[in-house]
Amino acid sequence: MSQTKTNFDSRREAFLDTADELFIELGYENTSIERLISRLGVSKGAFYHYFRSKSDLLDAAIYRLLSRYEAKFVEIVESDSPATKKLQSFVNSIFSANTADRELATQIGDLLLNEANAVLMSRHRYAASQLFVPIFEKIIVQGVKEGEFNVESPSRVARIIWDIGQSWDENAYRALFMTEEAMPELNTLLKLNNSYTLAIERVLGAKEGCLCLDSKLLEPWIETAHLHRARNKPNSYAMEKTKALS
Amino acid sequence: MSQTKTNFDSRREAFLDTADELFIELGYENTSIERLISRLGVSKGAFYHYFRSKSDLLDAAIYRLLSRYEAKFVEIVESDSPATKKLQSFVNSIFSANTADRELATQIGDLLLNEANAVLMSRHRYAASQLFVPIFEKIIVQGVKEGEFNVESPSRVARIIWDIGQSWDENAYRALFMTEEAMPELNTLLKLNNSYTLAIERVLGAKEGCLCLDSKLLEPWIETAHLHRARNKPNSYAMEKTKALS
DNA sequence: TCTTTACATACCGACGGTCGGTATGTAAAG
DNA sequence: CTTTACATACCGACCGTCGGTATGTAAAGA
Repeated sequence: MSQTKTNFDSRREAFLDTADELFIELGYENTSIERLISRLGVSKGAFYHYFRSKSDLLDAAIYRLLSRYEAKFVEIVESDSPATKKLQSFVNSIFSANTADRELATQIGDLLLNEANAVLMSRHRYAASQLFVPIFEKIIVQGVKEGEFNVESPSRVARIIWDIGQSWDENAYRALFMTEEAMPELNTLLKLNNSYTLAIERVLGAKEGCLCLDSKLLEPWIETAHLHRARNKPNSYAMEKTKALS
Repeated sequence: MSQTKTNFDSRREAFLDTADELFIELGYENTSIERLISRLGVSKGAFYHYFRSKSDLLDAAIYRLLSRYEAKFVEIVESDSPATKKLQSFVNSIFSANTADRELATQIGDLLLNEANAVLMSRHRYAASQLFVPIFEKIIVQGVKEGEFNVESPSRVARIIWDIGQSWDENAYRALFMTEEAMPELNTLLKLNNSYTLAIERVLGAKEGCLCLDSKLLEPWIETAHLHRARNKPNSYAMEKTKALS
């Protein structure tokens, strides 16, 4: 029983691994079931044995992706630090990534900004907020108790801060990797981050500068961005979009 | 020449009118060209005479939608009022809608939150921000000159404020119209709006309360929401999503 | 001035190919 | 003898293409 269950799960993982590859390469919409199974060398029946639909595959992929991050964030929240420190850790943990993680992050970024992943993105946004906003709320409640934050509704502010964070992500990614933007410079990125940290501090009613970022963490991202730009063709979706409303 | 051009445009408008209907009824992805042309009583050739692709139709529909709003917002920005007043007008103009406009807004809301419109939504978000962020920036620059706002980078803050506004929209819509949420009460909506106006004031470095909202404008929305909920079936997309990560 | 030629516009409907999904197997494992 | 783990064949919906036609309309020639 548990043996078969394990086998079942590991076969599913194999599908998910290949799906991740293809979603990054082609985008969710452009990834056909046929292509997926042909890369795996299995039949359509096999796929529909493990997944009820293409949409089910997407949900599983998103769930797996989010699970990987959840543990890390819960760990920060349940640690024994002041709220401001937790917030700092949270933000820094996003920027402090080794080379491999940065590669992965650029891929996920590509994935989220590719129009062929609009459905993926929408589900991911929703699921991520469901998962992380309550975690954020805990930090805020703690910060208010400690007298560092000043908000009247932690839950609503958590939502707002989270959405500011989404905006931050998106704009940092655009500045770094979108080929229409000018080649990214450290200074640009620093200013962008300062704007966002300041905004978040203000919304939290926290002391200015309390959410300080280690600026040394940004330098490797510039490198990664230059590599990424050299390697990739212009993002055809973005090109198309800028033309769309001409 | 100009005659034929006019005819061409008016024929296109007819396609767009029907497309709007169908996008609201079924969603973009579920609207097939066949269905569109059968409702219009024309052939496929006719459609592809006026539009290069289904995607082209979507762009045209979005462009038309945004154009309708642009004029109104430009008018506010170019009026002769202090920046805080302009911001108030901007926000109030969204909430002060007559019955028909509220109907339209709920439809657009349905449209934006329906997964079958994920691509539509992603393009709409992008195009809207391209259009409106620069307008917002002007207000902020003015507010800084008038000593009412305190920001170091109007352009970046404009982007942040705009994204907070997107978050506001989405959450207000959810509170009002998503059937999983509790039946909307005036007080809930008031609190939500206060949280967002406060957040925006803080990010702008403006005086607390300067972005005051006319709370009387909210009451009709509650009514519209109750009507909408009575009329519509549960939003199947949202239901699906909540199950997705069970 | 009248007609013919040449080309543009507006539209028709059949068809190809792709894709998500289903129905029906079947061989091995338990 | 049933359940699991696949394989194969097929369906229907869909987008976009293509060869065609009907209706102009503007310029060239008689």
